[in-house]
Amino acid sequence: MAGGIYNHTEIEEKWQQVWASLRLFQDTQQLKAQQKEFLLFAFAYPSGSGLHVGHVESKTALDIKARFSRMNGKNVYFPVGWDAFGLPAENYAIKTGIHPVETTKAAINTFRQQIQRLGISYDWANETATNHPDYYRWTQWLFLQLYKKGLAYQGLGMVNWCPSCQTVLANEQVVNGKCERCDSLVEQRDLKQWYFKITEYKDELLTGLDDVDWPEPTRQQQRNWIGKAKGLAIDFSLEETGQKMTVWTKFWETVFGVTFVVIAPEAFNKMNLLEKVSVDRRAEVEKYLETAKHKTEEERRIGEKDKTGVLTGLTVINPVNGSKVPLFIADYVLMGVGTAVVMGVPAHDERDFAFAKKYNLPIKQVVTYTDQALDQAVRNGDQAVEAPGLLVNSGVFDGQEAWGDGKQAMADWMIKEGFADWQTTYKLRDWLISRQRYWGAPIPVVYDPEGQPHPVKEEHLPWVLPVDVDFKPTGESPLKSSKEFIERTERLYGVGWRPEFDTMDTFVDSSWYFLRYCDSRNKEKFADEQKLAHWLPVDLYLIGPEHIVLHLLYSRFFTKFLRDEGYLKVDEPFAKMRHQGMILGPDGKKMSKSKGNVINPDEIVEEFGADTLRVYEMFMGPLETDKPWDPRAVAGVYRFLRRVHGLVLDNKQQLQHHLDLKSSLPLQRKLHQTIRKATFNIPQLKFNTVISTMMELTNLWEEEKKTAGFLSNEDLLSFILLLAPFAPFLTEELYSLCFSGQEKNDEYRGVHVQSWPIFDPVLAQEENVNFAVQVNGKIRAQMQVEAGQAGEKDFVLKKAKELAEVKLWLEGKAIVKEIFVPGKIVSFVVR
RNA sequence: GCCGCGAUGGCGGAAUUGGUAGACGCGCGAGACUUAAAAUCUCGUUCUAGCAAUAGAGUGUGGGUUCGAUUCCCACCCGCGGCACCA
Repeated sequence: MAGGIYNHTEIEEKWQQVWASLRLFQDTQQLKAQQKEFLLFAFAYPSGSGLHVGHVESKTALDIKARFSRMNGKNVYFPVGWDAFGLPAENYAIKTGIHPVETTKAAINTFRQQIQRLGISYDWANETATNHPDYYRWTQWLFLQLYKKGLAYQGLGMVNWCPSCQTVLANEQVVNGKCERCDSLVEQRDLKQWYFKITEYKDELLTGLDDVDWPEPTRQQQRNWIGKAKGLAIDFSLEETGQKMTVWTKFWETVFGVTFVVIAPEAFNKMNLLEKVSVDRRAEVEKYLETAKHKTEEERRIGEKDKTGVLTGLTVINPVNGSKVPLFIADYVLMGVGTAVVMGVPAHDERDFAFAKKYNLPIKQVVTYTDQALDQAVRNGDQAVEAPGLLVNSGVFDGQEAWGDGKQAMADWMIKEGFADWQTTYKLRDWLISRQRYWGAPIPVVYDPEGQPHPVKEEHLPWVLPVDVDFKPTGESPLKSSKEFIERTERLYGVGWRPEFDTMDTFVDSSWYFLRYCDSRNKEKFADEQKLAHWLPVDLYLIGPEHIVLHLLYSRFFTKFLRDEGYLKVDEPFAKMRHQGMILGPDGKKMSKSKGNVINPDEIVEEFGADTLRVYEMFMGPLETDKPWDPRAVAGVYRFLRRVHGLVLDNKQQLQHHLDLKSSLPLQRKLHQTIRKATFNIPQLKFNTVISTMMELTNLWEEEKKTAGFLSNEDLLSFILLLAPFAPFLTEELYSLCFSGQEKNDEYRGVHVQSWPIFDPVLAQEENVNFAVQVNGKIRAQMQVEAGQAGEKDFVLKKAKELAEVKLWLEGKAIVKEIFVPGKIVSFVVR
């Protein structure tokens, strides 16, 4: 072959070194006049097992975007960093005794090498890691700012406790009553913990979703998580004391059907109602309250079908009709939803029905249904029905539509009468950030000898994580074992003072990193205001769907808070977001060591090179879908790159022999079509179709070559530039061989700082346009029309009718309708 | 149960968003080169019938709108993800 063989290893190792010594695309944080583009990849946890093929997909996708944007003259910032605190390193330390500082460092080094080997054009000069004191001093600073504004507070309450991880978990980290990380059953414990008051921003966290370019399902999921629901708070009253007993409901039109009222155990305690319970019932009520308190999440879940509760003996008065109904305590009523008091309407609510059956309570129908059998079932108390119907047994509202007009009328009436008002409830809870773990940022709080908390002074930041710590889990925070930590606290704050021994949830670290990226080496501030104003918001955030709820919500909360503090000018941190799918094993299942279907990117790089790995992963399918790995298709991509290598070098040789070589017309046309496709599809992250078009081009090139058809010097350059973002090593090699822009001691002039080629719409146009001719909706013929005449309706229709195949179908029929779509189709409707 | 997503050849996927379904790649079949194999190259490859031209069917299922539907509407089936005693 003309240009020798494609030695990917040699080429890639060579250029990796050249780029590194040139410091290509490093130190790119400076403000420039050009349009900025801030590209962000989800903060990665540097796990001990190294880079995964899934990482390669999203990093490559953003890298292509970064390179494309640079070639189009944008000032691109593409930083990298590590979400380096966290449980795996600590658990490993417990097992092996090796300090997390060591393992984390080693893991980061591995990741860095692997990523550099892939040719990802990250700005390593601004690399950050959350476990560095330079980083976490600002995590702690953020805590202090929240504390000052009362948005970081200490609360006593029931918390989720994982007995295996020996730590508290956020509600979000409990999955099906089990620990997200280790699958142990989660228990409830009463502990004093630090919270961030994210609920302060609940409404804005909701409305802000309207202003961002995110996938709609993601926004919907955030909305669901915040869980805003409008309902009516109706003031029932306690007969014994006259106290208000406000219930909350979305189905207030059934209020005439109330036969009992249920209160959550916690709400019952809060109202101090135990003393009002008669002596003979008190023991039983107390016992119920006590067991409810210690139920685990799992027990509550199992209890779903079997609703437990206890009769208080107290009586509640329904304001709409003065009827007196019993008050129950039951843990199926959740604290924090509405008023934590529920009206029991067993005829029209499944849960109330189950409860009424169990405790033998009356069932009162207040909605009738046209379906006779259904209506009978409700009347007999055999079934609860939650469906639209007509109101009955509801005083003046009888005959009005439940779920319709009657609903509105009833609300208006109750509000006017003064015993009800609108009340909105949210699912979103404050964010519990205390963790009884070692490998995290210490919470910057100290306690005076009386046990009162005080913030650590800002001049004492970073409030350094002590090193003399025993990791062994004891159920208490590992930091308690550090002598240095306590001595430091006493030295700085006085004898008898103690530090907070808990560390922060690692979500705190990883939910503001994009802000630090804007000015990652700043010693005075978390970031300079000017730089923040310049780089924010993030222009494109590529993130896995697993981070949709928590990380995004927290990041948005911090952004809004810091904006209110005057540090930021943006309301939303991530202007545009897209998700990458998962790369599955060749068996179509999620990759896992136990299934033995894990593909190691290092092996692919070794065998086929980083360019092949990159192009293959981009070629697999749409970025956002899950895609199985196909080992054989990798080889197909390798063949493509090898063919490119051969074609370009062959073409170069032709150019040397024929200095004024012009491109063959079909090849030139295809080239311009390819530029057009790439120019439009790369910004949309539709890489798979761009690659297939480039493959079509090389197929044609191969074909043209047989008849001495080649690309001109200029067109050959365009082709190499097109491929450059996808296969940076190979294209750099080809560029240097064909266009040798490399001169020693000179500025870098390689392929990656060239301008993106511009397509010529005239050159991209086909000579002839193909029309399909339909008769009664079926294609009966194909027809070529010169491009210039493809828009002329009469001409094209006439020509179509003259076709022999068409005549056959039109013969003896009357044409009822003629449809003409320029450049596409001609359609006759005949009878 | 609720919310969301998806379904196209043997496989991964294309289809300018109502205009020629199956681009590109993989696999498979046949052939060339070779002592042979690998590699490479050429041709073919949705299904059915036919030597063929061609005809018919076809984008999860059943209906609908339209000259024309993978695309829009209605009802369902299956798979995946999230939430779930939320009143």
